[in-house]
Amino acid sequence: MSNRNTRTRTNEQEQTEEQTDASLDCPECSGTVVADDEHGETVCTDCGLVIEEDSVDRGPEWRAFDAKEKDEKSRVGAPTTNMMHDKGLSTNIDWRDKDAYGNALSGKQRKKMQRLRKWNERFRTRDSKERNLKQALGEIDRMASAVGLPENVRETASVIYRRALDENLLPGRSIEGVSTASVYAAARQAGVPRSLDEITDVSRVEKSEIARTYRYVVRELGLEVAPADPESYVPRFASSLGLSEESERRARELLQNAKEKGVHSGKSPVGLAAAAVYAAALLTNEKTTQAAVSEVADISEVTIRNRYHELLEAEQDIPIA
DNA sequence: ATGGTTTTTACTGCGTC
DNA sequence: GACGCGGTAAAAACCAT
Repeated sequence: MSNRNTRTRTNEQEQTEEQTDASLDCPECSGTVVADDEHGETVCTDCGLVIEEDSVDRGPEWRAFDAKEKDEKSRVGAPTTNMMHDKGLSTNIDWRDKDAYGNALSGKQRKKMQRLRKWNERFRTRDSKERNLKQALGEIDRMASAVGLPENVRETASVIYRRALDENLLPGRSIEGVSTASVYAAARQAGVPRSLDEITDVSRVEKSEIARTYRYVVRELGLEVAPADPESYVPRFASSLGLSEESERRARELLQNAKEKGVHSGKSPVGLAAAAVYAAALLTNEKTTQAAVSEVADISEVTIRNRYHELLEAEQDIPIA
C-alpha cells in the first residue's frame, strides 16, 4: 500500500512571510510562537493566540477546498487519524535490544538506544499534539471566517480547543467535531452566536455530532455558556435585510418586553429574533416579507408568524410610541 | 424508549397589486 | 394571476425522563 501522504507540499508557501519565526514570545502567556505557514498564521503553541494579524484571509471557499482536499489526502481511514496520531509516519524504535540482524547489542549501544527511544517518544507525542492543533486551528479559522466570526472569537475557539486537547477530551472524538464545537461555543460566549444550523453548514461533521460534542466539551471544561440571547441575533438579521437602525432598535424592545413577560421561555431564540425583526419592520413601515426574514434567519415562516403574534400581544399594554 | 413540546412541511383561502 | 399573509393539520425534531 503506497503512502499517499507524500510530501506533495503544494506550492503554497508563496505567501511572503516577512517575519522570523525564530523564538518569539507570546504576549499573552509568553509561550512559544510558531509560524504556521500552511495557514499563513503565527500561533502561540501554549494558548493558541494568533499573533500574526496580517495574514491573508483567503475566504472560506478557498480554505475549505484546500483543507478538505488536504484532509482527504492525509487520511487513510476515518477514525484512525486519532488513534494513529502521527498517521504512522514517525520513526519507530523497537524495544528489544537487538540490531537489524537480531544480534544483541553491546552495553554502550543499549544505552544509546534507550536515550534514542526516550527522545523519539517525546518528539512523537509532542509532534502529534502539534499536528492535531495545527489542523484544528486551520479548521477553526476556516469555519469562523465562513460564518463571518471576528478574530477574537477565533482566538477563543482556539483556546477552547487547546484546553480540550490538554484535558484529553479528544480520544474518541474527531478533530473536526471538536473544532466545530469550539467555534460554536466561542461564538456563543462572545455574544455573537451562530445557530447550530449555520455552523453545521460550514462544518464537515453532522449536526448531531456537533451538538453532542459541544455538550460534552462544555461539560468537561466547565464552560459557562448562557442560553443564546435572541437579541444577539438581531443586528445580523437586520443588516442582512437592510433594515434601519430604528427597526433594529424596535426589534430589541420587543424582545426585552417579551422577556419581561416570560413569553419566550422554551422557544427557540433564533425564531424569536426573526419574529422580532419582522415585527419591527412592520412597525416602522419598512418593506420586508416573512419569506425574506425566514431566509436570513433560517427559520420557517410559520414560526415567525406564531412568534410575532406573541410578541405583539405581549406588547399590547405598552403604549406604542 | 416514551411522551410532551416546539418547529417544519404542505396545503388552502383571502385580499391586493 | 402572482404575491404576501394567515391559519391548520400532520410530520418531524427536540428534550427530559
